[in-house]
Amino acid sequence: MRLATWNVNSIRQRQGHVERWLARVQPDVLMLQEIKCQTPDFPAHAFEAAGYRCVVVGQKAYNGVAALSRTPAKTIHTTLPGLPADDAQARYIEIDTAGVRVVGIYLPNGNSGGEAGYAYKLAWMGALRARAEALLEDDIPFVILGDYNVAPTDEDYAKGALPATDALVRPTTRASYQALVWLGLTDAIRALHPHGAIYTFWDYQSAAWQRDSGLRIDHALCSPAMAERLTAAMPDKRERGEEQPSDHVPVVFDFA
DNA sequence: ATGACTGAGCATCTCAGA
Repeated sequence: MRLATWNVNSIRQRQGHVERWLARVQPDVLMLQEIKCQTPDFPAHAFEAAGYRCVVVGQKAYNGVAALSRTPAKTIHTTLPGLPADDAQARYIEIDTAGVRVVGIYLPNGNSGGEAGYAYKLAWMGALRARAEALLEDDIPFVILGDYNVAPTDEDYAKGALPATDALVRPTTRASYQALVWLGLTDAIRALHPHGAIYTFWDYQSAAWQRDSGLRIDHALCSPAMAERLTAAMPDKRERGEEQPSDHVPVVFDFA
């Protein structure tokens, strides 16, 4: 089983990239983030023609997530349980396919909107942890993958790529991420590649790609049963060198 | 010393991204 995640930074700008990538890499499930369109504007027909079912959680201009699946999928949630009922940000999708719960997330960045914006990030992380706890209690095999907007350790971003005060690396952010991992989840990349610079994002500015000034912020956290099945995990850096790329690359995870 | 990115949207600037 091959799962993947990709923050595409507008699906309308990246539809062709995604179509070509699906044909080349053939994932069973691809979780998309930052589709930046309303649900009816998502080019579902193009992906369906390639053999993928689409579950889309869109909103105007910002955010937006989608799940593309080759196997039949049941939609479990389109909002993160535990958030206020009036929360309107499209950042969460949970499907069940081939006996696995696959959760796609676009975790808030936390750098905009002042302290309230950062508080929203922390509240979101708290709700995600509660959701993971519930899935563990029900003994459901799952993988939570997506754009976490967290660089977990200093090894996970290039020197100078971010200030130490950035919401992606603040100690409180990292503590919350660790609290999630310490429920008993496995960071797929670090399980198979414990050390070294492995990035999933390079800023458009300051020639970050050319200088390899990147961040590792797109992750897959696996439940114990899925961690046992994990055989491969790697970002697909090739996509960052394409014409008009997203600032994130796809990250691919294989399970026996 | 200078200039230095991308996308969406009631748009020629602002907000957000990270």
